[in-house]
Parts: sequence; structure tokens; C-alpha cells
Amino acid sequence: MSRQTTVTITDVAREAGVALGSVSNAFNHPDKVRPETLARIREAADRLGYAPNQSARMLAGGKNRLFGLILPSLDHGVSLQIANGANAEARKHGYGLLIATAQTDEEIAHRYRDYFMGTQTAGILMQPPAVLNWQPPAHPPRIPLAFLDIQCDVPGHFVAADNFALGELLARHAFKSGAQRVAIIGKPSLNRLVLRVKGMEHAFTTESDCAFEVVEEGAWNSAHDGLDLGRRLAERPEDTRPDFIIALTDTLATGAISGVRAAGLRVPGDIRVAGCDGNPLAWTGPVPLTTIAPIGYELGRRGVHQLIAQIEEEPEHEPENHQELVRPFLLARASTGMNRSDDFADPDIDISGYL
Amino acid sequence: MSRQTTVTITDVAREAGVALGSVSNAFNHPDKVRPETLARIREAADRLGYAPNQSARMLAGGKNRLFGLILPSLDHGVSLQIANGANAEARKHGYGLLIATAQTDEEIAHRYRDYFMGTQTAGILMQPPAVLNWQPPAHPPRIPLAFLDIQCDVPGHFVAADNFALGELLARHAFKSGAQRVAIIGKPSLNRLVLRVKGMEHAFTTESDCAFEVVEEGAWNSAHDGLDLGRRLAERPEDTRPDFIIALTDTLATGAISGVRAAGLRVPGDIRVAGCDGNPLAWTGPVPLTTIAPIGYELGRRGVHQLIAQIEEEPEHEPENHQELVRPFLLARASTGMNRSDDFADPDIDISGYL
DNA sequence: TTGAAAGCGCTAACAC
DNA sequence: GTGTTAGCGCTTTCAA
Repeated sequence: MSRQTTVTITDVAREAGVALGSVSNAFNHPDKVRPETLARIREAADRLGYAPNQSARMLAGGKNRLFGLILPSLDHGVSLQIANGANAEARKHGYGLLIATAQTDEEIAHRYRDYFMGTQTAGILMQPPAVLNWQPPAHPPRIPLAFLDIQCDVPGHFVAADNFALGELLARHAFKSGAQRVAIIGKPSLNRLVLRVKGMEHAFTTESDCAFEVVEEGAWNSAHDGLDLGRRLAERPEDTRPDFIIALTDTLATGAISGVRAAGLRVPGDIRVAGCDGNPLAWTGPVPLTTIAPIGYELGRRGVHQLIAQIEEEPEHEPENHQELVRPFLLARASTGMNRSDDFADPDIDISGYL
Repeated sequence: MSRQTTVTITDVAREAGVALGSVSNAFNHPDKVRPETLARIREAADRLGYAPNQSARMLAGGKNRLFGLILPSLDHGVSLQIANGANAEARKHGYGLLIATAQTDEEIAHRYRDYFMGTQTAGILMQPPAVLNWQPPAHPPRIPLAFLDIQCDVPGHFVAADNFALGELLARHAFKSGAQRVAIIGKPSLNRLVLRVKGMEHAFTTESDCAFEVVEEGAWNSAHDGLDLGRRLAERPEDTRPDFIIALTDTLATGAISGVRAAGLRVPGDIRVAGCDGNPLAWTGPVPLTTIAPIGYELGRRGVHQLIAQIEEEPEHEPENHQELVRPFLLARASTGMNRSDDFADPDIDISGYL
């Protein structure tokens, strides 16, 4: 038996000896079917291996308790955290989550977006690719939509870390831990990096008399460039050498630590080093890195909230800007001397807890 | 304008002043439409913000160049690798990939499976949850289906690391590096762990006269239990103390290294330690860990191959068992003394390359 | 409670 | 090439 390609609702109805409509009710409004009939229908469905054709369901007007999440990749720390946060929160509210990765290819991202829209997904979450001055599509979306990990002031829904506050936080950590000369390294080639730098500059100039410089060099996400920068800074004569390095990303920071040590200096003994983006993937170096607590999970959670809010609220007459900012927290560890660097695997850097 | 809920193909046809069928052709068989008409249609579609209703498309008989991937979670090293491998391979063959995580909940996994089947997904890939004696569902699938990270001999398609060979590989590494007394630690509570142990036992007994014992204690994936075991083994009197520890998982191994060091012994100086499952998430300890090269990416790739093969081949009359085994490779690093443990962030443990 | 019938938006086959 | 039409499988009225 069952060498047939497709089992339809009609087959189940025939098998159970009831009308088609009753089978539909059995699945969608079980309370409207007499229990005994319901049992017979379920049993018939099982025997036949019936799985409803979702396309037909949706077409006929069903709602889909499913969100779509479009990520540029799945190997970057934040994306993974977003996926897990969004998944947990969606589940909590009775929704499922489908994740797609677009490999930073706009064309592919569009295709997934159209697919999700075209299958009556309840909402779409999207982390835009890491490009400077990214802008959301002009067309107002036809279904709930929110963008993650991006600060933006055009109409739409956006969730991101408060990168300005994040910059301030790290700057304060630097001068409170006694830094005299701070070097901020990394090219601010993304809006969020620019905001971090602004936050740092603001805190340094208004709250301290600590000297600082911005070394705008190297790719924003290259451990190799970090190593190079770290070494060069460490090799400066002692009177111009920074005693604290803030790297705009953790990857850069990890590289910088290696660079400083390659130049024969100690971290945090001679130079303290901090990262900026709570990226557990970069936490594999010999010194546990001070950085921001990973925030992606929270971004994912809040994104789902935004979606649910859009579903429940009246649609807006005038599209407005909804920017939600998540407050960052510092993770003070050995690389800035705020925590012992012991011999054991530091439980703080069991990264699996952060993914 | 466009305050309308849905834009249909009819709207586009009217807007472009052509018949409905031409719009359909414009999207699905552009070559069947006069270029000038095509341009007019595309422009109208754009202006209206038209996105085809995928449900209707599928219902009407379209094929979906999309695979579904169901994972127990996204925080375990292998799952992430699978996702990336499957994604890359799918893309290469012109398919998309939708990823869902079931949180080890069979019920939810079923729901995603039914969803994928019900949306005419071209095929489904599934990594079963980590339970002993897992078995695939009895119903022969109606669409291409393959299971990843599992060795199984019932009818169906399965892809996994060759865990027996993996065990042999590690055992050989141990006795070739001069081990006299080996302790294998971890409870073999999953089929794949059992196979690893069998492989080790086989290699030890047939190829060496090295003494070995299996310490079946602790959860299979707990760094804490690893620490405990490592410490206890290190605290044994020198004549019964192992000089080589093979942990059944990397998480256990990382813990064990800390345990050995906590007991005042050195790794690899006094005791060498190796892991077993190429899980980059566990590579955060102070000593780079010898283990198997991460294999998940390859599992994902091969899984997609299996799916494509099923799509292209004739359906089988008699369902057969197709078990594909991926050959494991050793990643020899400092924890077994096969590689220098230098001061810098070891490029080998830049885990992002393995995810 | 149940059964019959009207579409949902689209594709493909057909006639023009 | 272009336009017309018959379903795809299901949900949801509406009568019975």
C-alpha cells in the first residue's frame, strides 16, 4: 500500500468514512467534531501517513505560526546568538522559526524574503549584511518585519545594541582601571563601529583627562591585522606606548593580544587589551578577553517581540521609526587585569553558554 | 496607493495591460514572452510591490528548490558545522536551505518535518537528537530524506563519521606517541560513543601491548565531570597513573586537562590528553587540544548529495539501507605533545574556520 | 454535528 | 506569442 505519491484530505475522509469537511475540522477545530469521529479520523490519517499540504492550507486562508529569520551567515558570533535568542522567544510564544543564511548576497536575501512573504509567514527578522550605510528596502512591508543588529532612523522596526553607550562603557573601564594613554584600534567601517568610537571619544573627553588616539587601520574583523597593530603599538618607545588598547572588535583584540606578546610585552601587565563586541568565536586566545557581554541572544528575543507587537497592534497609518536599543554590559576579565587569569579553563570562557 | 493587503498576479496583469497567463510566464518562462512585454510586466510588478504567493505556486504544481534541515540545536559544534556545510552545498547546486531547530523535542521535530513535507520542499535533512538507540520513523518518506550524524542499518539514508575508525585513529595516536597506560574516559551513552570505544579497544588489543582501561563515568558532554575525572586520574600513585587520557568528547577532554593541571601535573608533560569529536566550542582551554578534525561540515555536504541523488534517481522498489561513512582525520596539537604550544593565539584554534 | 460548494492565487495546457 | 480555463488541496461558510 501507500505506493501513491500523495495522500490528500479526501483519501482520509474516504478511509474514515466521513465527509471531507469533518477531516478538516478534526485537524483545525477538534472541538467541533464528535470525539469518536475524531478518533476514527486520526487513526485513518495515521494509517495513510497523511500530512496536510501546507501550501493548500495557507492558500485557503490559514495562518502560519512561523517566523522567518534571514542572516548573512551562521559563523559569526552575533548571528548565532540571534538565531538562538529568536528561536527561544518564538517557541515561548508558540511560534516556530525558520532560519536562512544569505551569505551577504542581497539577491539571495531577497529571495528568502519573498519566499517567507509568499508563504504567509507570520513575520520576518533580518540581520542586514555588514556594509556601511545599509538602508532598508523602500517598500513598506506587507507582513511584520524587523531588522536586527542595526541602528537606523528611517521608518521601520530596528533592534540593536546601543553602540554609543557601549563605547562609553569601555572608555570608562579604561580610565577607571588607571589607563593613561589609550589606543583605539580598527577601521570604523560600519555604522556601529563609528558609534562606538563616538561613545569612547565622548566619555574620554568629558569624563577624563586620559589621552587617547584612534588608529584607523586594518580590516574590522581580522585577527591578523590585530596582531600587526598590537605588535607595532607595543614596539613604540615607552613614553608614547599606549598602556591600554581598545579594539573595535573581539577578533581584532585577540590578534592584538598576540601582537603585544610577540613584541615581548605582557597582557595585562604592560598593556591592557579590551574587545568590543562580545564575540565568543574570538575568545580562543591565551588570555581571557575583557569585552562586552554577548548581546545577540537578546537581539533575537527583542526582534521576536517586535514582530509579535506588530501582529497584535493596529497597523500604523503613518510608518514610523521604531528603534530599540539594548543596553550593553561589560565582561571584565583577565586581559584588562580585572580578573585572575588562572591555569584552568576559565568557566567564563566556556563559550557554549553564549551561543 | 498600495494600502491593499495583497497584490495578486491579476493586479499585475491589469496594471501591465496583459493577460494573467503572460504574467505567470514572465516569471517562470521569460523566454516565452516578448521582451518588450516582459519589461512592461516586470515594471508593473515592481511598481505594485508584487511578490508571488508561494503557496499558490506550489499548489499549482511548482517545484521548490529548497531543502529543509532539522537540527536538535544550534549551539552544539556539529550542528553548526552541518548547517554551514549543507548550506554551501545546497547553494552550489542552486538550492536554498531552511534551518529549523527542535530543541531535542521530538514533537517539534515532527512538526517541522510535516511542514517541510507539506510545502513541497525538495528534501529534508535531519540530525536526530542525541539519544541512545535512536531509530528513524517507520513510514517510508514521501520526499527525499537523509539523516546526519548517525550510524544506522535499517532502510534509509544515513551519513556519519566512521566512529569505529575514529576510535582506532586515536588509539594509534596514543600508542605511537609512546603511551604505556591509557585511560579512556566518559560514559558511552550514545551509539557513536560506543563505536569509538570499540574502535579503540580493537586497535589497542590487535596492534599494541599498551595497557588501557575504560572509565565509564560522568556525563558524556560535561566539562565539569571531565575536570573531576582528570584530577582523580592525575592523583593516582605514579605506577597506576595513566600517561595518556582519551576523552570520548572534546568537552570532557578540556575539563580533563584542567583537572590534571589542578592536580599539579603538566599536559602534555606528565599526561597527554586527547579529545574525540572535533568540537570547536570546547577549544577554549589553555592547551590546544588534540582531537579529530571537525567533521560536521562534511556531513552537511554529503547529506545534500544524498538528497540530490534521491531526487535524480529512480525511486527504489525495495527500500534499502544507505549508510555513508566519512573518514575522520586527526588534528594533532599540543595536548598530546605533537605540536608546540606557543604563546600566541594558535591559528589552529581560530575556531571560526571550523564552524 | 455533518456534508456540499465556493474560492484562495497560481501554473500549465490549450486554443487563439 | 497571447489569452482562457481547469484544477492543485484545503478552509470556511452555509444548509441540512
